[in-house]
Amino acid sequence: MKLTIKEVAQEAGVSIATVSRVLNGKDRVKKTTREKIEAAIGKLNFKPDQAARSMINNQTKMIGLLVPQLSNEFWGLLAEVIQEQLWNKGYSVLICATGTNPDKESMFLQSFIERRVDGVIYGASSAFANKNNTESPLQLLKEQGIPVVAMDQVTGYHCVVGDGIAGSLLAVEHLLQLGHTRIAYIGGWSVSTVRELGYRGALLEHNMVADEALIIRSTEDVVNFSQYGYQAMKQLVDSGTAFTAAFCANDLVAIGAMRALKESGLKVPEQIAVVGYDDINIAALYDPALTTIHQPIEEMGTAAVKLLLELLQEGSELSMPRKIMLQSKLIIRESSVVQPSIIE
Amino acid sequence: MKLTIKEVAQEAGVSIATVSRVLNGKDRVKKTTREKIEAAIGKLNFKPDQAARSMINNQTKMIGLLVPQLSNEFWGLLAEVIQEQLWNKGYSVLICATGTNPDKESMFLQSFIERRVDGVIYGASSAFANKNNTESPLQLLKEQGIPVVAMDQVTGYHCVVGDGIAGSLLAVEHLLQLGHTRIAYIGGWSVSTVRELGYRGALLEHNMVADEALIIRSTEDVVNFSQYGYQAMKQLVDSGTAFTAAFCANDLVAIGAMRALKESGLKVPEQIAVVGYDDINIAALYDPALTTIHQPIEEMGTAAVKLLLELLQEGSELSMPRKIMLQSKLIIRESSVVQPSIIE
DNA sequence: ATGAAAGCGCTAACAG
DNA sequence: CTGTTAGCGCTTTCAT
Repeated sequence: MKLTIKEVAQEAGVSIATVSRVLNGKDRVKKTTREKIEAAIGKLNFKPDQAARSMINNQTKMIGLLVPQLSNEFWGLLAEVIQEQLWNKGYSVLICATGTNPDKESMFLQSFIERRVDGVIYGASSAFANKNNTESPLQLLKEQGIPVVAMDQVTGYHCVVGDGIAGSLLAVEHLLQLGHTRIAYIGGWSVSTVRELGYRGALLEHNMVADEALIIRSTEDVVNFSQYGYQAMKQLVDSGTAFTAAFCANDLVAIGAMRALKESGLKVPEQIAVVGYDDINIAALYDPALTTIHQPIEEMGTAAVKLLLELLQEGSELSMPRKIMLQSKLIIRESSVVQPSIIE
Repeated sequence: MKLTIKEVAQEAGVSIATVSRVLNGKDRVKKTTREKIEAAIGKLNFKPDQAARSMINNQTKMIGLLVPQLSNEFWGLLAEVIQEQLWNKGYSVLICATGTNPDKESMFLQSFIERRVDGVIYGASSAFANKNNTESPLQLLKEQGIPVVAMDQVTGYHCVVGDGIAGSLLAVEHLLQLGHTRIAYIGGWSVSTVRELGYRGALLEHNMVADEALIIRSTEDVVNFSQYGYQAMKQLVDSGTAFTAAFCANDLVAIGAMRALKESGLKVPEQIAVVGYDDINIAALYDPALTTIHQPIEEMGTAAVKLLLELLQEGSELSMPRKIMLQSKLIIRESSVVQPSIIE
């Protein structure tokens, strides 16, 4: 037997409109009536159907969240933060993991439209979004007037990003200070381009030019970062090119790279200094603990939610795409600096 | 301007009923009419409103997924698998992370009810669910006739679980085979009880009785596992109790513990062998690579989805709670076995 | 094969 | 203050 506002009305001996009123608390209702109704609601354990509501309000109070993966700590944490924040504002979150598959991404976005989500937070691979901008599925959302906040630079859309250039600058500057001159870079997929630029920039500032032999990049989207880091480092070591430090586009890549270094008998940081990016949990836990650039993931999630909520407020007036850039900071740990041995 | 079936009907010069027919593809429609309508749909880029549909079909094609965290690789991967599988069956997934907070858990479940989800996969801390069974928010779902599949043993509910006893048995048996007799256990929150039982069982089978001084357990729910493992191991080492091996309730705990061991100048595996549980990605990447019990996370997700889908098929006939138990296997890596040195 | 019309559960005027 | 009623966008009889 399905429970509707009707049964509640009957139970309380009033009309459905009055029940609706106490449900929404907007109109005033006589105290005794209200109590009667509240009692009935409690007794029957009634919960109003959101779907019916949204047909009228023209808002579903649902937000779509697209991420490449959930099994990746970075995205997992970001999703967690975003979900929590949105929840606090009365929104439910539809979460989809694309695995950086453009087709899936497209389908998920379609379903967001069918579900009439009020807004979308787009954390997917911007590679796709940027490449064929006109055909980008994000375009669809725009047409429907659904606000979008991207978690990476996407031309023409609001976004929240970490300052990748500045962050990478910090990382490479740190290695430079340490006296390294032969610094490798491992990265290469779309999202990391900006980090590579930071790397190159830091070298330039020191009047050095990047040795292309020290730069390993993947043209394809990478899913298994640690594996990629492992292979890239193997390749680098095998190539025989001399280097004393490596800056990796993210922590997982760095960990894979360190694994490869170990197998090659190279000691971190004594022989090769390694710096990662993101500062995921495992970075501090790894042995050696990883020097990395801390991305303020919580703040990024918070900022994205805040921005989206503002967009929702403003209605569909299409404002100039806003870009919120958050600063990152260098966290120096064991993988880059030779410590005076504590034990021994 | 909102796009509805009405606009499509107008564009195609037919009634809304006919449009609905081609949308659902159930009733037959004359070929030429269908094509006309499909053209109109394509031209206007129309997507039917799911909310309106669900009011009639009495199913939302949405599933609620509750997990303690998303930033934890285990749950992140599980959520990823579940989301993907459900998606393939035409379901959208509402994901919520509870942070093992019972109040939040309760609220999320409430909202699942309001959203009229067709089913729920419950991956939260069963501590709460089991404790006050009568007041368990899961009870609410049951009343509403919403099928639930739990990702851990919850009395009275269908569930999919890894065989924690057998898995732990494997782990401790492995250490025993290696000749260890003083084996510590670090775990203790609700979900890990079963693992502790496996630990005790393995000892019993060898006519050994667990030394309670070697068992570290947290009575509270643990959120930051690696930190917990770190502190627990510190405590154990500081206590001065002799031991040569440690079995940890999960990989993150094991990693925290190894970190503590290192700081105490104890070498893994030479002085202390360590075994974890779950086989999350980082286990193979860590240095030393962690010996652990592999949980078939993908299979668990798949099984949960399959079970839920069956429940959905069967309708609300309340069947005997089914329990699907998946086997785990031992993965031997560097943290338990002293390797003949490769390098040097 | 197609159209008209009756709802699904709820909210929001509009009356009283 | 509260009841009546007209939809929201869609599916589904029931006619035609």
